[in-house]
Amino acid sequence: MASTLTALDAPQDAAECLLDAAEAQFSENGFHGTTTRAIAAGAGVNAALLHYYFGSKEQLFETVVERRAGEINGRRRALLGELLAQTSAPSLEALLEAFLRPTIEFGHDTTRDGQRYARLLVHVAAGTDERSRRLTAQNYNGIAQEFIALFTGAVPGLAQKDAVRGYLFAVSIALSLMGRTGRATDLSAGACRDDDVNQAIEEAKIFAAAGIRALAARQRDD
Amino acid sequence: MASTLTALDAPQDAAECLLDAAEAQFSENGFHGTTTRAIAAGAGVNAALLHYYFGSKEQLFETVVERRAGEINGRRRALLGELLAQTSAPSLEALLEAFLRPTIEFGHDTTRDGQRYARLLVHVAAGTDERSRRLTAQNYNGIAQEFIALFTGAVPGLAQKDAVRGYLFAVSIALSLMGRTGRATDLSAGACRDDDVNQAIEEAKIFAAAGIRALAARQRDD
DNA sequence: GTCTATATTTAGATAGAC
DNA sequence: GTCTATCTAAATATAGAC
Repeated sequence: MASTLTALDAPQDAAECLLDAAEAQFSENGFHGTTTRAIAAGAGVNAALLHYYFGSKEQLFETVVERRAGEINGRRRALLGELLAQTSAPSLEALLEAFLRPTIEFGHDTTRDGQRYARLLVHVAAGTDERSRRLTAQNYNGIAQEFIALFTGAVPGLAQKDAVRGYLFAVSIALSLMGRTGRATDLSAGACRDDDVNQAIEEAKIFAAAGIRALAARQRDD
Repeated sequence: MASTLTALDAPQDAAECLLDAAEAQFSENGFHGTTTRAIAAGAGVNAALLHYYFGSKEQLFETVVERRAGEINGRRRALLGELLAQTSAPSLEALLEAFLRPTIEFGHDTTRDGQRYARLLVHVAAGTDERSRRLTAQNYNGIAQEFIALFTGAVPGLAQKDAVRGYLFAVSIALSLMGRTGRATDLSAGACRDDDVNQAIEEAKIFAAAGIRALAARQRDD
């Protein structure tokens, strides 16, 4: 259960084991569906250590979310930096690539258990409860504003409100791919694979870029 | 708390009160975050009656989901019937209208508490746990196949797998609007309102139609 | 059909030894 | 830092009177 996402392959201490086990449990059953005892058992440590290190189940949950959000947004900003080093006026497709790839790729990362956090992120980003909304705002509103501003620069005539709408639609598309529930495969009798990450990213980019451009085109007509 | 969505304004019996209260509670906190006592209290009935009428919390949850799914899909099929009575070859936009309006409108229906079920549907349709996937398949795979087939008929060159992908992307967009978390308003400093249902439906239609057509266009290039 | 009372289990959290 | 033991509260569910 070593997590090579945050650390080297050094032996994990109890706190790190708890974080990884918590991520696995929370991603399957959500906050309320997960028990602190199950987390401790999954981590192979004593149940009392959870409170020793994190104080409460609530704080553990928030720590799990923040750990991976920092990583995903770090990758996004790294890709964005490379892009802006090449051109000062990146295309919408290139921006969507930098935005979508880290999350969708994360969800398809089997060797490093990225799938676990991907599903947790679906819980948080799609959730409508107070905690989900707060954590989404805290961890993702900053990166959202950065990309929304770049969208408006990349698409002539794209109004601020349409950039926001398009951004949120793009997020929801990414979330639907990250969950990997197998529904696409079911509905297409196997033709639409859930496990081809490059195919998924490509289709999300094509769909979202066309959608955002269409919102801008309508705006110009008003 | 009368529900005029399923019945007339007749006085509700205990079972119906429980269904309505359960819908409200489940939509806020999900399955595990909701207690049977809170449901009974919200319904104003004795806690033992929940088990008398529904057997278990699990069966109550499934009944709540099925009740509204039948209603939403009924509206979709009614709109679809009107559409197909007018033309044998409806446009993609007209199909998306028939598909999206019932759900998104439901989420914006304040007077009839549709918002409650809208959020519950977000839980179920966006959830990755076993129960969510099973209930989604049971209640929505039928209507999904109907619309996917119509999409392929409406867009020349749209492959089956791209129709499935486009359908699921459209669903995820609708879900993001149904939740009404206020994030669009936050990110746009008020410019992008969360409460204008016709605006939301229009933007979802424009975005999804352009996205699906773009998938078809790429398919032809392969 | 509706109630009270309660059985049974399990939850999150803590005290205190080591 | 880690353990055992346990507190306190709350959960789902049921038995049985009315």
